[in-house]
Amino acid sequence: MEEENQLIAQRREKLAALRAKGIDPFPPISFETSGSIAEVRERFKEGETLCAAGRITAHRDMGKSHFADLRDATGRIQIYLHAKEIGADKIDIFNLLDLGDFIGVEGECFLTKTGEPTLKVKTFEVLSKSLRPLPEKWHGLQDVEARYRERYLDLISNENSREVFAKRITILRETRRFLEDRGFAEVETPMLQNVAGGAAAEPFKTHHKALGIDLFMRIAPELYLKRLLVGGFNKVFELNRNFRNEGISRKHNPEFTMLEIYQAYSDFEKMADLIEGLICHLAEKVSGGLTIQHKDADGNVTRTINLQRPWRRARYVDLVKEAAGADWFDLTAEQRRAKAKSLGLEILPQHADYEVTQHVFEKLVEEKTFDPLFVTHCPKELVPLAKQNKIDNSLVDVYELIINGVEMSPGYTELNDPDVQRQRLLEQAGEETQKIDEDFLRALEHGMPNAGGLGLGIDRLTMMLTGAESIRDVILFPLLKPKLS
RNA sequence: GGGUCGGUAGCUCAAUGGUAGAGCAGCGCCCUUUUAAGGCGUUGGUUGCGAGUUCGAGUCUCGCCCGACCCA
Repeated sequence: MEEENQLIAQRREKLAALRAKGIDPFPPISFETSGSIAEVRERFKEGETLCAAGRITAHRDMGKSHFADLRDATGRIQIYLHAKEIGADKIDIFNLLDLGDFIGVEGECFLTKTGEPTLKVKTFEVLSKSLRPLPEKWHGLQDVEARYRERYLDLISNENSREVFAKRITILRETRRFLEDRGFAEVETPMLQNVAGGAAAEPFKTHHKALGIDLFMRIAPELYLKRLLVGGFNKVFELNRNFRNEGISRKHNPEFTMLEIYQAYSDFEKMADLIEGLICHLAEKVSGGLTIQHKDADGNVTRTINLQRPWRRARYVDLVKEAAGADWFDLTAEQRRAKAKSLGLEILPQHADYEVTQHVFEKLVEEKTFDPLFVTHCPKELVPLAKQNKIDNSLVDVYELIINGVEMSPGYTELNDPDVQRQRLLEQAGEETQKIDEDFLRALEHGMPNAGGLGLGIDRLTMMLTGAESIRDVILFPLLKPKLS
């Protein structure tokens, strides 16, 4: 056991004192409440008796009168204790409690002279003792590292953090509701895969002992969802975790939540309609409207995102021309390099010509676009797994949805020609032919219906809807290096 | 991987190279409607870890750990 400080020692002394009085600090009982604390507040009516349970988060001792705050994730309610109501013995027990302890109370609703709804406690039960002190009541937990490592303390003491995660819960629930209402079936496909396909990313490697084989954590569910299209499921989605063994940043966590949707007989434009409808639905549910305001710590609006439909749709080449000049594609490759540098971009010798253009796109279009923008008809080099455009073979039929300065959702007219697919995967794999999912190609050879597909990064969407600046602020337990004393 | 910034009491934060402090929390006493309750008193420190410079290091130097932001 670690060395105890004074505060913990004092709490342990109270723990022992409770036991000496015959009180079990961790009793094996259930406590019947009148609902969550928010619900108790809703049902509050002077003279009524209600039961509530929660953590004691404040104590104002007036001598013979005690006021305390009882809190759960839904809210706070004041309780009032007096020996006249509950007896001196119960007051003695109450005096052995600390901020952070859980109790259940039964009390009569009354308003104090300042109008505060309060439960006048008739009886209470100790439900659980807390042995460590809570963060400070007024400033909460400010230390960024502590907020991630000890998220429970962040949730207890920071209202804003609770709100962000409540919104994330709403996003997940409403995404499922929206898609189920439209006839999509939620499916679960393997997270442990023999070949980590469906995206270009470094996978996590693991090992199955009994089978004696290496496996990979999935980087995308795509190739399995397409197998389901082959198998006759026409409208499916999966909403779950992907894992990528890459760097950590403000926009990247090694495990992140992705929605993928596939719809037979659809195409990228219909998928764009679908994602537009979904995100607007989520904004209504989470933010109460289609105008999203991001605010700083002082409450000043730092960014406003307008999700009013219809969302702009523009071709990749047109957006690049807007940013870099109408003659951009008439220049020679060398002239493009020079122009990109004159626009303040860092261009390295190893960048291919299409990468120079992509750099212009990322820095001058994507990072400056906050209202929704569907970028369509991208060059095929950028999106090797989508279907080529039937009029212009150098383009693919895809959209890339930009909101809040980041890629939020890609949508494809899915490639279903098994020979073309094989060729593309071979090109992508290069020497590493073990990266080709032969079982997937075999499935395609049985015939996959033409289809539209899309992905949606739930973490980035949550950032957009909550105004979070870092992906770590929308993931309950983001990955951090271990820190052991 | 590089750069910048940060790590001091349980929490939030101070501290020209010169005795490590405050507020909250805690502990004791007072107070029968308080609400960041109030009043009086008081405990609490491996200043992230380890070296070095110095009469003297939270502060300066070097290395390491963890985190934030920017860049690759």
